[in-house]
Amino acid sequence: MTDVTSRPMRADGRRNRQRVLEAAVALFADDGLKVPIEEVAQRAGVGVGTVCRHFPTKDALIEAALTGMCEQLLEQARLALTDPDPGRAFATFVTALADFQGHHRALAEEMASTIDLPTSTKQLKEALHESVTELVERAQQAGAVREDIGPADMAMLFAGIAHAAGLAGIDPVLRERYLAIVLDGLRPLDPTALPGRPLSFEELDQLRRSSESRAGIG
Amino acid sequence: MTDVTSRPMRADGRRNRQRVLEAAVALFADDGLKVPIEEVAQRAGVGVGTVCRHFPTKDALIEAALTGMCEQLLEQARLALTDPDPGRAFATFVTALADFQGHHRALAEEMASTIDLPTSTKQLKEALHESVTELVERAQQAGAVREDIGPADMAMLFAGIAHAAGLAGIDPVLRERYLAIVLDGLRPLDPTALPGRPLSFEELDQLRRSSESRAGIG
DNA sequence: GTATAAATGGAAGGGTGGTTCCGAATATGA
DNA sequence: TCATATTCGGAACCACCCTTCCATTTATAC
Repeated sequence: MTDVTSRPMRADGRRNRQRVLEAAVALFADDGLKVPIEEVAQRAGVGVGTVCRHFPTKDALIEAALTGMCEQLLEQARLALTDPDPGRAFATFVTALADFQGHHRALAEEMASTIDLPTSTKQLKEALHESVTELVERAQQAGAVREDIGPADMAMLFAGIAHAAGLAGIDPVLRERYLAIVLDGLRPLDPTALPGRPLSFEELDQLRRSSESRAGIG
Repeated sequence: MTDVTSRPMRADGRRNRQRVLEAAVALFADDGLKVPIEEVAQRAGVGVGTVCRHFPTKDALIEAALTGMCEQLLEQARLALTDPDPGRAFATFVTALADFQGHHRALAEEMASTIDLPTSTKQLKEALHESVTELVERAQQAGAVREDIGPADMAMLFAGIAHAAGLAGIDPVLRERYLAIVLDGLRPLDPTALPGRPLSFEELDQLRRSSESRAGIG
């Protein structure tokens, strides 16, 4: 419950808060979440004290920065949902996600890790989760995505994509190929084209021995 | 060139070095590379001084721990190469890799990041790289893996797999499904089953507008 | 058993980076 | 313009952790 009686923030305070947030977003995007507060302050043209006044802890700053990104992401998910072709909607969103993450290392890191920021981002994430689930389920019903995956898989896949996007950095070619592989892998199963079943190393060893003895040694 | 004239390490020294290394491997596997040296020392039942005597820097300790893992991995790659079925060999190794990484967070972290440890692991990595390349190329020649990927893609894919394996942690079900998706995505392209082309958001917006106006508003 | 060199443990040193604090500067409302 | 509360800056503080150092202990050779 915010104190409604308190007067609005002073103009310079508001302005500086915004500058700090923008600096944080930019630096987090480029260098990840481990940039020192000092650097954020410097980029924003303020002192560390000012940063810590507006965001009392570093986590608070990170959360604020990520919230903005999640909002954009949610928007994109909802936009994608307006596509009448569910398969295409799904592919569009996943592509956008990868692209987005390629340019926002911080987001990639956060999605890719298991840290969950507490409190305020929570409902945002829930909304995002909901939209994504809908994208997936629609695509599955339309026969565009394999049936055997669920939300948990999507989370992991997205984390993987996030991570790969972060690794591929600016190189869109690699990122697109990774995406293509994952998207292809997500297509409905084609029972006529089964890949070789992986062997256990015991089986393989056995196989190797027999082929060696067949070849002879002398 | 090691100084051959120097007498062999004292027995207790050798023993402690080994204990430290084992402690490090175990802790890195469970908690990642950021565990404090202090903890490693404690687990090994020695003082920090002893750890730092055997591994003068933390990087040295990390490197020593990872080297062992890479050796195992290389062994698995070479073993897989003995499989006469190239597609299956590939799948076997990738599966083993994911499995391995699921139990070795440190390895996952290292492969998943861009840190490259200097010096001694280098040739090991080269050997590993060579074997993997061979696995991939053979599988491609056998028509079991799509043609449009190269070593750089494999590195990224493996990093993604590593990462996902780390996330999925102990849960083998999720890990296996992720793996299945990636492996399916790596199969040769089936031109008859193209997924919907992702749309740009401009295109999508246009589409949405037209469908809205078609539906009417009042 | 003794001498000697190696190994040990943990306290001290040093660097990094987040958080707190307060005198100085500044916006706001009268 | 003036009074006042808010905000600013950055030095000081603190916590964490890697590394170094040395007095003490212990293995090994004779």
